[in-house]
Amino acid sequence: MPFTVATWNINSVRLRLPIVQSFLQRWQPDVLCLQETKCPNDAFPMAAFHDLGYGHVEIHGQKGYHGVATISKHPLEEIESRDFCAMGDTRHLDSIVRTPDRAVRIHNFYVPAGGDEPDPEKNPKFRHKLDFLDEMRAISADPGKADSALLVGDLNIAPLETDVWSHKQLLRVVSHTPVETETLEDLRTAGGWSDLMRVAIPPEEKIFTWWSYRAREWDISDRGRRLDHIWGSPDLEPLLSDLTVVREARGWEKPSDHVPVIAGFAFNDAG
DNA sequence: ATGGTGGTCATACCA
Repeated sequence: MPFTVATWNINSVRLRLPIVQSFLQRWQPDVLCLQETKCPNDAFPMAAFHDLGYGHVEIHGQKGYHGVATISKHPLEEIESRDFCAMGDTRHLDSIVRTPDRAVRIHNFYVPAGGDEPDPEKNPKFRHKLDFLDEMRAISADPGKADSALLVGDLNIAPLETDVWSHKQLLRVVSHTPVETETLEDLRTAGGWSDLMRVAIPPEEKIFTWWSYRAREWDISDRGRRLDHIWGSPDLEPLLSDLTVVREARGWEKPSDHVPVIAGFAFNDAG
């Protein structure tokens, strides 16, 4: 049995609890990292996760916006969250997952979307996104007391040409502008992170994890972007055994605009 | 150039 980690921007964990439950029943990941829970901590549907065998749930939420949660079958240790840009936003949760075979540090991230206008002079939200990325440079692939490290979540940037439906048409659209894609790739490589989705699926192949609510017939027009990511410390590259984008989730009842991404690792085979 | 759809919390704001 591989060790599996899923990441999913759920866009309200309370509204979408039914599809989260069926996802967990069907896929049974060891760890599920949620973003945009939009749920204060005292209103989080904790019991629903305990009932499904996820006894270790760490939440970092606020009223109305943002919010991240790390939901695990295995114990979570050294729980921390960082306040990026001193905004008080709940966008990061760091913990160590202790599996029988290996301890893995997991950074769960929800990077600011950045608004519509890709000019930091005119648009404070875009300025904030760039500042947030600058602070993300402090998060390296060093696992600390753990054996390995992962960084997962909604990074709100599609770095490669094949991470969007049309590179040319999105060059001036927030999420795919050169300043964002170059900054993200630079901080990823400088931090020692490996883009595990692209280790599993060659860069020539298009991958999307998000389709706008505003586009009708999302499946037929397929104007998606890869905004959700799974990065790992280099030691995890040879252990990566599976990478699944659960595209069908975009068609579920009352869907999120993002779909889950799941990575599997062969920890047992390593010894 | 514009508006298209959703979520939160009750009005605009955010994605």
